[in-house]
Amino acid sequence: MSDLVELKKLKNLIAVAEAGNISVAAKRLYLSQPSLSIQIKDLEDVMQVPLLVRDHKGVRATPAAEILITGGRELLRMRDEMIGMARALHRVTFVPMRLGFSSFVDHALYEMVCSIHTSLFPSCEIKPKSGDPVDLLLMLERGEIDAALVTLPASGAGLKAYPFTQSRLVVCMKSNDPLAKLKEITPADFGSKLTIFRDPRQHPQAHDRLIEMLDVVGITGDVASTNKTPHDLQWMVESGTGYALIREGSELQPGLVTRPVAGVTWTVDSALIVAKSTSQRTMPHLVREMRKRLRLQSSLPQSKKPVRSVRPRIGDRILPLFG
Amino acid sequence: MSDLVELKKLKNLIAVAEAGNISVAAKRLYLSQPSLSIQIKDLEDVMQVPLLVRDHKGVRATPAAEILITGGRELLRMRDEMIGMARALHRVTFVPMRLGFSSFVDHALYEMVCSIHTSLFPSCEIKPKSGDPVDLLLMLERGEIDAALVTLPASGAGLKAYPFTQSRLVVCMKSNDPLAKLKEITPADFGSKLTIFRDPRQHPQAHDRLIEMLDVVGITGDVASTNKTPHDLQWMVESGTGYALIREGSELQPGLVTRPVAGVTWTVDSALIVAKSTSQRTMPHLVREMRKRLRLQSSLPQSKKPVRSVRPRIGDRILPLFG
DNA sequence: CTGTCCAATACTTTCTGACTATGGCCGTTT
DNA sequence: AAACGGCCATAGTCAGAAAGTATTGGACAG
Repeated sequence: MSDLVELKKLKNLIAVAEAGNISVAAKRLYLSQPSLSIQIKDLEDVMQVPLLVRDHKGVRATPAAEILITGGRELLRMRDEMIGMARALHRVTFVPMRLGFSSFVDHALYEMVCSIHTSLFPSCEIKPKSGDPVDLLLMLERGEIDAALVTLPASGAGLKAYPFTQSRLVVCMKSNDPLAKLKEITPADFGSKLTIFRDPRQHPQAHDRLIEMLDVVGITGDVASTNKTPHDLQWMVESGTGYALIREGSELQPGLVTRPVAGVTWTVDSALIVAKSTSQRTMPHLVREMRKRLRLQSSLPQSKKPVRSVRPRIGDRILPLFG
Repeated sequence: MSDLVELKKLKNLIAVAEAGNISVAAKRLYLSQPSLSIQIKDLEDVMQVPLLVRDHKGVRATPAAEILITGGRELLRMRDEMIGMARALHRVTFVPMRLGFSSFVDHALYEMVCSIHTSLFPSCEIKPKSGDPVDLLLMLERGEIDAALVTLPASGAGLKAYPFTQSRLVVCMKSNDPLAKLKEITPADFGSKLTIFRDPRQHPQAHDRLIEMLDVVGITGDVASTNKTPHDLQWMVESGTGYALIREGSELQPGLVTRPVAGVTWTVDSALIVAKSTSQRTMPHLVREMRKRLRLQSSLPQSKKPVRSVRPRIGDRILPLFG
C-alpha cells in the first residue's frame, strides 16, 4: 500500500491543503484541476481514508490528511537534506550552465529559463552570454556554451531546437505617423518604407527567411538600416528612417506605436537550442519543465514586464514562417 | 532536482545495493534488468554523482549511495509509520477481502493472490470461501464476495475477468497403463476411455466448452464419473475407471502419470473474477500487482461469446506451470 | 579463443498520468 | 426564480514515461 504513496503526491496534497482549494493549487503546481483532483482521490483510495472535506467553496484537510501533511513536509525536508549530504560527500559542484541569448529574444523568456533552472538546480550557477545567433550557434557546436535562446530558424551540426514561444510580428512606427491612425495596416501600406532591420549578419538564416516572407506579399524589403539591438532598431524608427517589424508585446520607447498587419500572420519563434552532446545534464530537465509550464497557460507568468505578446489562437491558420 | 528522486527509486537503489548485482535485484523486484539499470542511471544523472561502481561481477555502492541508502531506509520507514498513523486516526479498519476459489484452481495461484494481497495491504484480512464456480459467480453478482478464482469461461452481469495463468491439459492415467509407455498420445488413443470429469454442475460453461472441444477431435466425452474435487478425480483414475484431463503440473497421487496430447493444444485459463461494483478498493491494486508478476495480459473478451478455455497456442511458447 | 556473466544500449510496447470538455452542486446576483 | 459563477467530479483521449525484448560490449575463467 505504502508504495503507492509517493513524495510527489504528498507534495501535491500539501499544496492543496495550503491553498484550501484544488483549482488554485493546480494553477500553482502548473497542473490542471482534474489531474490534481484525481491524485487526491487516488491517495484517498489507497489509504481508504478521506483526506479532504469538500464543500462549495473549496476543501479542508481532515485530521488524517493533517498527519500526511506534517509527515510529508518532514519527508520532503529529509529528502533534500539527504541529497545534499550525498552530493557534498562527493564534493560535487555543478558545472555552471552556460546560457547564450540573443538580444532579440524576449527578456521574459530568458528570465523564465533562468528561474526554472535555478528552481530545479539551486546550486547550479548560470553563466549568461549575450551574443549574435550566428556566433551562439557556433559556440554551441564547439561546446563553449550549453544552450542558447535564439529565434528560429536555427540549425547546426548536432544541435536540437526546442521552440518555446511564438509571437506575432507587428509594424513599429512613430505615434504621429499617418498610418498610426489605422487599427490595422496592410503590407501595401508600409511596404516601401520597411527599411529598418536587424543586422543580417547576426542571423543570416532568419534574415533570409524574413526577406523571403516579405517577398510573398510583394515587399522588396529594402534593407537601409541594420541594427545590432532592438533598442537601436527602435531608435532608428524614432528618427524617422522608416518602419520596422518587431515582436508584438515588446517594450516600446516613448513616441512609438505598433500596428498589426492585416491579411497575414507573421510570427517569430523563440527556441532553446541545445547541443545534443552537451555535458550539462540539467538540460533535459530544464526543457521538460519549460514545456510543462508553457503547455498549460498560454500566457507567460507575469514578470514585472507586461508581456502582452499575443499568441495565435488554436484553429487559426498560421503562415508557416521561420519554421 | 530533489523532485526527481522518488521513494520508488530509492527503494530500488536499496535493493540493488543489497543484491550487489543489478540483474539479481531486478528479479527480486519483478523488473527487467535494463529497467533497473536505467533507473539507477537516472538517479546518477539527476544527482550528478556516481552511485555504483560497476565491475564484471556486479556493482558496489559508492559513499554517496550509502547516504541515499541509509536515508532512503529511514524515509521508507517514516512513510509507513505516517500512513499507519493517519489510518489509525480515522480508526479505519479494512473491510476484509472475501475471496472465493474453486478447488480446481491451482493452489499455488490462490496462495500467490493471498500473499500479494497481504503484502500490499498487510492489515486487510482475507476471508477465503471455497465453492463451485457457478455458486461463486452468483455470490459475486450478489456482492457476497469480492473476487473469485475460477477457470474460464466465466461470465456474469457486471463481472470482469482477469486471466492470470494458462496451463496445458494433459491426460491422466495409471502409471502401469499401456499408453503410459508413449511420450505423447493422440485423441484417438484415449478418446473412448475419457470418462472421468469434474461435476458439470460445478461449472456448466466450462463443461460445455470442454465437450465442444472434445467433439472437434471426434471424442464424445462420455461422462461416466463426475467429481467434486481434483482429488476425487485422481482417485477415480487410480481405481481404473478411465482417463481424465487435468491441468499439467498438477500434483499427482502416487501411481498416476500424465501424458500430453499430440496434435492439439488444449489449455485452461485461471482467472480472477471481480465484480465491477465491488466496494473492495484493494482489487485494482491486487490485479495490477498480479499482472506485473505474471506478465500476462488480460485482454480477453468476456462478452456473450464465452472465452474459449481451449484455444490455439499463441506463438509456440507455453507458459511454465506453477512451480 | 571461447563461453559465461553482467551491465549498457537500441528499439518497441504498454500504461500511467495529464489534458480538454462537460456535468452537477451550491451559493450569489439580477 | 432564473441565471450566473465558482468549484469539484467524471469521461474520454492522447503523449510521454516506464517497462519489456533483443542485442551488444567488456571482462574474466577455462
